[in-house]
Amino acid sequence: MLSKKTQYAFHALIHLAENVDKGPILISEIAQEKNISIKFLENILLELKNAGILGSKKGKGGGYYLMRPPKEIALAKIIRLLDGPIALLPCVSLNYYERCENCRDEATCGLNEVMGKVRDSTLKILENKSLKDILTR
Amino acid sequence: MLSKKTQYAFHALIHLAENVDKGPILISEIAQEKNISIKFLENILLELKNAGILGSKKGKGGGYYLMRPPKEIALAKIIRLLDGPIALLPCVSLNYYERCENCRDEATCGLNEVMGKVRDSTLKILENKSLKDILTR
DNA sequence: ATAAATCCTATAAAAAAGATAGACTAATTT
DNA sequence: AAATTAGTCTATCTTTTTTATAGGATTTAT
Repeated sequence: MLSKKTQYAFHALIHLAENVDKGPILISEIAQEKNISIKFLENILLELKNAGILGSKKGKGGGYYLMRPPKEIALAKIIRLLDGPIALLPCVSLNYYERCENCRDEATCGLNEVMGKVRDSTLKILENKSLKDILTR
Repeated sequence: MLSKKTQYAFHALIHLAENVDKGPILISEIAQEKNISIKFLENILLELKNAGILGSKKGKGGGYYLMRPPKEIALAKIIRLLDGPIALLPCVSLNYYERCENCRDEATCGLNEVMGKVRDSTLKILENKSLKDILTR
């Protein structure tokens, strides 16, 4: 399961995407609208900003905004940033690979093979679906 | 990511499946073979037993064994038993559903829709692949 | 009886997740 | 220039989950 952090990030990004025309959006507005602890959300938005996904403006009229059009922000990127690996096992992770310590040889391990397929089918969706694809219909 | 518990369970089940002809297998043998803490593994095997996946025999000549042929044990079942939900969000989980508290309406939530697709593609593999499919090639 | 093995429950230690606090910086308004 | 607004940064705290261990109870074979 995705952590609350990642779930909140998605909902916040959705709100930002649905209000791109309104300039910078307040943290407090997102928190209220999406029912998220404001202080926790603060940290999340900051992390998204430091990763280049969001921009911000201080002072009156300030807030957060998307740095790119929603269509260009892949869901996989958000998950990896806040939650880490998408794969079910370290030994099949593309971005956070770790050797398996319980099997003799990954090349002949059937678990490795199947979990690799799960990873592929998941990534096929998450790499190709963007923020634009998860907006309210 | 799958928890260590679930990862260990898979490796233990693989060992049991690869030695079905040898009668009951000792916890200690599995632990040594797969490099798993024996006491931790004990708990895991017990849980698999209580779920009806494994059988056991006490005393000399005892140990654990599979209750069904490897082909009939779906990977999804093991994961759900030890790790809980397979879905990435509670609101798209078939077995552990919980209402989303951050969106207005799941029926129009785009995140819900996409994550439902991820769940489907993952389950298509994990429900149809069995213990037999993850044995060493 | 004895030894071998699982059964069971409790607890502890470590790590991760979730949440909060408060002082600081920057931009805007008056 | 002062006051206000809003994000920045870092630290800490609490709770939950994960991982692991301990030890006595029970069952079975010899």
